[in-house]
Amino acid sequence: MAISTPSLELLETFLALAESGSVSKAAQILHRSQPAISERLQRLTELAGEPLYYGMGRGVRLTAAGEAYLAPARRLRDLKREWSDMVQRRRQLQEGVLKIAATNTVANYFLPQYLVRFRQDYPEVELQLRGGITDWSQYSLLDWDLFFLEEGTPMTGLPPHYEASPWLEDEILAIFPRGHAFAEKPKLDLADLASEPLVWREEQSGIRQRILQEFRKIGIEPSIRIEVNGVEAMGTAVAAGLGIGFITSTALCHRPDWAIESRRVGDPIHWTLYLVAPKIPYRSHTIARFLEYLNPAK
Amino acid sequence: MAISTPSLELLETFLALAESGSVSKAAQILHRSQPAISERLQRLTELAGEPLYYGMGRGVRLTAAGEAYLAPARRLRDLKREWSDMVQRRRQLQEGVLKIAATNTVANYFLPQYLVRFRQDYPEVELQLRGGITDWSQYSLLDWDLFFLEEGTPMTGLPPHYEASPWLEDEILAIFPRGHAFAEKPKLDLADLASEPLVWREEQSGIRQRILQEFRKIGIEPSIRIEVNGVEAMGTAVAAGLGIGFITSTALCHRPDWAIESRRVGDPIHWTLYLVAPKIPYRSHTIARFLEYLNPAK
DNA sequence: GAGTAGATATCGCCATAGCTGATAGTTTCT
DNA sequence: AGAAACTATCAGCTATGGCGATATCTACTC
Repeated sequence: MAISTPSLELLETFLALAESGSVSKAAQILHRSQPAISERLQRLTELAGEPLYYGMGRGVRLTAAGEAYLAPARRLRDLKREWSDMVQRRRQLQEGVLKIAATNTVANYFLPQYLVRFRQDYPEVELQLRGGITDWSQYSLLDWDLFFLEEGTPMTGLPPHYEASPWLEDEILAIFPRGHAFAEKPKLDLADLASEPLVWREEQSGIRQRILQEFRKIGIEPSIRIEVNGVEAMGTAVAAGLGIGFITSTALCHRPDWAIESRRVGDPIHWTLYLVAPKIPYRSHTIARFLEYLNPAK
Repeated sequence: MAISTPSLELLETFLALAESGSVSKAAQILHRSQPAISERLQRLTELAGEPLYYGMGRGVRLTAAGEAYLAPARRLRDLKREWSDMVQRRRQLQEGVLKIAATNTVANYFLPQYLVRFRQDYPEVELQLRGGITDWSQYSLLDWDLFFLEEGTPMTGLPPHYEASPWLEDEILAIFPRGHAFAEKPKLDLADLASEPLVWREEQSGIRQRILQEFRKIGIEPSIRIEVNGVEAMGTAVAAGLGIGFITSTALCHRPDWAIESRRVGDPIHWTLYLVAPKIPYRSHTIARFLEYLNPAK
């Protein structure tokens, strides 16, 4: 004989009966009519196979069987409340996880200000920031809530429910050591730079790809002689006089200490950072809220 | 914003999805059509307020939110199973309580054989036998599953969902010391006894009331000079020669060691023991089964 | 004891939640 | 690019469960 379990509603009804001591009062508590509750309790009795209470003219009283079922019923109710609490906490962002993946450049120079403000408002949300990603193909993109693509990086293979949108537009500046002859000029041309020794970022760098693309526009294929890893290395290399480098203006603002100067290049060279996030219907509360912080305008 | 909790069915659906990895498979597991499950999951998502999974062409995958809800959902399922198990155990009498109240006479001489057999078959049921009840009015009858009334005891004030039915019919015998002149007679008349010294049981005794009733039938109101408490005292008092006593034949059979003899009295005098139990729709599994043991014929 | 107030069970009706089958719209694999 | 696998949506229907009215019962009171 199969035993079908009563619904939570049935158990709530039973508890209301047990705690109020009468079917009518239980009906009031649950905002139902008395016959409705009466019927529910009959259903419950049916499921238990034995009577759980008996009427006494004034109210009802639980049988031994009823008393026995009281404890598990209460535990089920408690667990149900636990669920509600969890929904509540997640809605109010008192609980949750936010997993972000980014390159070192983005993680170090673009994101921190947003993360700090978000964390102040929602300290309970667990922030997982993974920087230093160079090759997206090595990661399962589905493991991340948010990630960033630099212009010049291929955008193929995105999971279908994610979408990429331009997030920040920045300018790429040329940097050179203090005292370099370029300091005389208000702005530089790409053609000027082609004859100079150039310091390049690593191959996966969006900046590098973007600059190469500009060179190709004017028919130049520069040779890569000096290659450094990351923004830091770029700064020190250029300051040391290894050559001319390229850097986003945002990153540069963070390091006024470097002994370098910067100038605009070309038209100038704009560079866009793309934000990849789940499409709207797929966003958790956490993601949705954090995106508001990232795009206060929208 | 009110948070309504999903039903257990919804949670089972969610778990089936999580554990099978696809809506269709979950539908198979739950023996429902695929659209039904799809709709259930949408309802669940609605309740959570954020997506719990996303489709990927082949099956679905849980979001971080989905993973977070997995644990409480599992706990709820476990508790649900616990309930089912409890129903099962109670049905099979692997769990339960049976509370019986009786007079000493019934508890000591009539019930033990039934209790022993029941206990052998259902050792898990907790038997609570309360003997020595003399005055029912002092107890809340509702606290007992079963109790016994001796003929001659008033049956008023029974809770309405209980019913009394004749359980055992026994004969009341007169007892006297070995060597008494009554030993000559094959049977005795009440009138013979009226002139003898009589040993009486305590006032609440059903036997005493029954005998008095018989005396009154023939117009005799015997005086109560010797009163003893309980069957044991009756046996020893009569053996010692204090007078003629009355005892049920069943009780007598248990004490062949007493130095007494017995004879039928009157027509003879029958005495009925009534069993009081909840009416059929109010019987727990335990009560119902034990009654089968008490009335193997019926 | 009879009457009455208070409480529960039953009945008929009705709304609607939820299931089914068909179909359209995706994504993945070959 | 085509086929297979899967999910979402839609229209229609069934039947569960709620409501109001009423019957029935118990307990209290005069």
